[in-house]
Amino acid sequence: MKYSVMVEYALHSLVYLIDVPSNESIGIKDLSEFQGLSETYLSKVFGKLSKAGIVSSVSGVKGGYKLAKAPEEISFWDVIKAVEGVKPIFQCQNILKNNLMYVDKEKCSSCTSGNSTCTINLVMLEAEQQMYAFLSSKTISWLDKELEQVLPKEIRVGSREYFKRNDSI
Amino acid sequence: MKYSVMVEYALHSLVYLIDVPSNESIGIKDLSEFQGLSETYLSKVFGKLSKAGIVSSVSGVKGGYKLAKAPEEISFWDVIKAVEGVKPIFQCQNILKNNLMYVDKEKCSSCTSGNSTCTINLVMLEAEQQMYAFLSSKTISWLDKELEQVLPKEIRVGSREYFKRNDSI
DNA sequence: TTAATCGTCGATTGAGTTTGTCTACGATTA
DNA sequence: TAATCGTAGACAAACTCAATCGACGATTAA
Repeated sequence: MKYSVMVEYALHSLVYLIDVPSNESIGIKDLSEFQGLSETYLSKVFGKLSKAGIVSSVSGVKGGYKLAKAPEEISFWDVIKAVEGVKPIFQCQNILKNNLMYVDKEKCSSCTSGNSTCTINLVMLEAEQQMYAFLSSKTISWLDKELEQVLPKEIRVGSREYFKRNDSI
Repeated sequence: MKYSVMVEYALHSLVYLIDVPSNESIGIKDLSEFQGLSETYLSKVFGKLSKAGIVSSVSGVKGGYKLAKAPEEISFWDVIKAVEGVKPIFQCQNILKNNLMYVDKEKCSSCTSGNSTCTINLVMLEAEQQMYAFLSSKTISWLDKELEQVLPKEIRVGSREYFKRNDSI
């Protein structure tokens, strides 16, 4: 029961994309180098973010990624969904398939009564949604503002400086 | 991001332990046979439940398990905690350890500002707790009452009958 | 007292997933 | 035309999960 590191990579990387103007982008190489991550692996993460419409890519030399939506429209949950997929947290495997008493029903007794699904399963799903609701309420732009307050100014300025491309050379 | 089947096995099995009088118990063999589960694996699950003080064991012939607490005092979350351990859902691996700008700090810039921990991490932890809060509010006795309403009577009666040991022979 | 039953523990194995690398490819720019 | 960049897929190593096996100690029935 753990989120993959992809989620971490994605969330951290997106922070650096927030201020990027729509006519610019940041390359995977810079992003991975700055954070000390595997370049090829991070590129896979961004492939998923791109497919999900969270970032858009610019190919070719000086290409890279930028946000495809306003930061207010990207929630933590969106990112997780994009990167991890949408498999439910708990899935009753119908363990009682072989239940001695109810073989013929091919379903576990506590998992199906009429049309309703497993009570245990329902509880888990509801719990899951409590988490999702919260994660959907936190957006990237919220994160940006939060970091602005919490982090020393020079750190944020510094990272912005790092990703600024010297188009003039 | 998924709970292990152990959680499912545990939750389902505990249902059958609810009505067991304190001077009786149900053996792993019966429990696994009835549900069509691996006996040895289920015994591991109960080992964990036992260590966590959720069930207590009776060893020797005609031994088995019974609830160690009142069903009102056993929540879904207690069971999950017992079976899965208490590892956090998301753990910032300090990916920016090698961060170009802040190598000397040995911590990721967005992960530590003063004494506070990573903002991203905090969000994930809070999300996690939303789920836990819900799961802590659902107890085994609640599940019992719920199943009483939702399941056909003969199913519950039948399973109780199955686990009733004929001490008289 | 002996044999069968039952919980406990640890080692091991196999499957599946996660993390990560490598390579080839197409688009873009200088 | 060559270097840079995203894209895609094959592949490999590491790790986790599910499950099995065997040895052990406790208990009960014969």
